[in-house]
Amino acid sequence: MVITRATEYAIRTVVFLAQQPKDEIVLKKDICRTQDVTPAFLTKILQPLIKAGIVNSQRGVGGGFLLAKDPDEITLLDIFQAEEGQLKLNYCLIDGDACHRDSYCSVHEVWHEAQNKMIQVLTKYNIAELVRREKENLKNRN
Amino acid sequence: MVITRATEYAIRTVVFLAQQPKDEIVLKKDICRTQDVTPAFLTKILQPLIKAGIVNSQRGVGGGFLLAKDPDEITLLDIFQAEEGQLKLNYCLIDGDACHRDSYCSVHEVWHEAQNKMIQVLTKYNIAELVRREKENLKNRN
DNA sequence: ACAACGTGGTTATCACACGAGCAACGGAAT
DNA sequence: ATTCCGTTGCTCGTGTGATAACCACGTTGT
Repeated sequence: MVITRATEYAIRTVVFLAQQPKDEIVLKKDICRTQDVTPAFLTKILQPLIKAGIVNSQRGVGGGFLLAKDPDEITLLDIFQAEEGQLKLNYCLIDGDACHRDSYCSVHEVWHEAQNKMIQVLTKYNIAELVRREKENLKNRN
Repeated sequence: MVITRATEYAIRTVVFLAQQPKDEIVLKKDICRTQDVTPAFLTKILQPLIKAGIVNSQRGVGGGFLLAKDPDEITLLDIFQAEEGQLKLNYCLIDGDACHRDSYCSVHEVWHEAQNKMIQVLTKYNIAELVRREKENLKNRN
């Protein structure tokens, strides 16, 4: 019952990319240096983000990574699902593969509610908002 | 990001115990038969519930298990925490062991909010309520 | 053209921890 | 002695976190 490191790093990465000037291409090693991830692991983490259309990549000299969408169109849920797939709190919540206790089990409904609440929170915040808040937080520290 | 089978079975077990006449002692094998769990695994699952003061056990002839509290004093969160320990969505949410990005990281706040929402849902429902609902659901099926 | 170089992409592999489950033995109550 | 539960240790499979080798592509200099 805990998110993976991959998801954590993926979020950091996207936030970092959003903090760069728009359309600026960022080197992998720059992401690694600033976000405390190893290049090999980051490579693995970035692929799902690219496949999900959140990040674009560019090969060759001068290549690197950049956001594929506006930061205010990327939610935390998008990143989470890119890395971990559909969010589900219990196996009985997978669509189609309903357990046979489904029709009467009252706990099922509770998992559903808890899961929806989580999804709601993760959808509420987009990356633009998070960047704005982080800036605010850093200002208030000094 | 999914609850363990142990937690699932533990909840089933407590709900089942709550459905029995008050203070009735239930045999392990009867729990197994009705809840689709093997005795060996159930043994493992019951221990945390006993240590958490949710279930009582009685050895010897005529022994078995029964609830240690009123069903309306047992929440889903109690059972969850008995089996899985403190609920946490990310490592950075463990008290005391704060990550160094804590003071400015805006994602941290989001995890906190999501986690609180989940805890809120799991606290809202006690076992008595779930038993009542299940009865209702079964009635409506026919 | 084309070769060299600098990037990311793909795939295989590894150690380790954890989840899920099993079984044997020990201990208490009757 | 019997019938229960309690404790412990084990297996086995899967997923996480991480590394590395090699491949494919773009750019740039000649």
